[in-house]
Amino acid sequence: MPKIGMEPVRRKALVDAALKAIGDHGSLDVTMQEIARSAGVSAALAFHYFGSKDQLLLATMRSLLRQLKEEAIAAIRQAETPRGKVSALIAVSFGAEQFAASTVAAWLAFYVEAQRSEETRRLLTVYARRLHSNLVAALSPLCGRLEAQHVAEGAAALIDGLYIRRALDAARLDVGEAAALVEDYVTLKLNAVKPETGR
Amino acid sequence: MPKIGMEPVRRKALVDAALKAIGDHGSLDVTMQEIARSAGVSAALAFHYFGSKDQLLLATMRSLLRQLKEEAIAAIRQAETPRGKVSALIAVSFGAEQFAASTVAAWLAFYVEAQRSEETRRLLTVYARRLHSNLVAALSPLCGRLEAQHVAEGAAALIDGLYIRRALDAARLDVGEAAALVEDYVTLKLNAVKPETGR
DNA sequence: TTTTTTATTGATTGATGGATCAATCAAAAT
DNA sequence: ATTTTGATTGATCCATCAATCAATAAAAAA
Repeated sequence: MPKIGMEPVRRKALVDAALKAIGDHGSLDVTMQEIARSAGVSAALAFHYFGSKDQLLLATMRSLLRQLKEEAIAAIRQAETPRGKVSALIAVSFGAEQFAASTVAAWLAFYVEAQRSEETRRLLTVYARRLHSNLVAALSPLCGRLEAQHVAEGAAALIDGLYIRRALDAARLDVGEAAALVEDYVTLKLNAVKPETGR
Repeated sequence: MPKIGMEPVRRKALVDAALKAIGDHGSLDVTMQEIARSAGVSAALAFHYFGSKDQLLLATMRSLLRQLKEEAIAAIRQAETPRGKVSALIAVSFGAEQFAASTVAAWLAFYVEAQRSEETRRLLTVYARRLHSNLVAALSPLCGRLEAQHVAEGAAALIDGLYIRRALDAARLDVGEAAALVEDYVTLKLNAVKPETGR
């Protein structure tokens, strides 16, 4: 059985399995046993490749962030107008995968972990900053840099808040509804400054 | 030592100690040992009065919710105008105690627990519904019931989102700034419907 | 062919922590 | 004075789980 070049394959399988387990449980209270089993290998192999549970969890988080980053880049590229870029960023946050109940639950669990783990906190901060600067970049041409900072702040908070509500009761919060709420906020703020630039 | 009528005293001490421990750790990963020690009793006594760790944690949550409820009631009573009531509700959410880093961390931890514990989820849902209905009640005279529902939805999400940002980096998010952001949202929404009713 | 390297796991360890229990002590009731 | 009840804890049990390790097997290199 032992074929060569298994490392990247196993790493990916383990990271994916970890994400699934975390999503299912809705917390980081998952055993290496469960993760490894789900990836089709022994727990010992997970330790062999990642060294510790913490490292596997961090790798899982990085994977989630990388995916989000790539989606954001693609979304921005496709949009033509600044206003379109803003909508694209919002759409990514509420995309099918990102807004899936299990993904949202995983995010929440990582936020709690951030209270304890320096590196987790750092990664989450990076994500927050990226979303913010992406929003500001798209908003600035519409209302000036200063106002863009404020609108971005509000939009980001709104997105995070809707994630929480999603985590609490996935059934009651519609995806489209959530996205519309943020869109409405942005439109409203833009109209307040430059009435002709809005929707 | 064994004086009679200790039960309520111990219960309160344990609940307070649990809240403190959870806030300090930023998660529910606290031992009964630590909680009991902080309350000045043995771990065995904590089990004697609460039966299990889960029950102690639920009692802790109920305590937090009761406090929030009372603050909200008092705030609404003191305010004269509907608009004032809305502001009062927002102010409560960002009150010194509620918005303290450790309290926010505890809330976050409970949200994660809600993925696993039915009763925790129920309690959080009750809280969410109460905030919502309080907001709607205050907003309805200003913009009609239907619009009030929407504004309340947005305001609640905004509050939750600002809590998360607070949890991630308590230093960078000012309390006044957070409250102002929500106020601004409400004012903006009200102006959009009935321009003469706003700030 | 022999040696080395990579892949892999079962078995084991060590620590942690929730939960139980028997025993103690003092106040209150009889 | 004796019994009962509430308060309290140290010691202990038991399950879980992260982490380690020695052993095995096959591919690749020498």
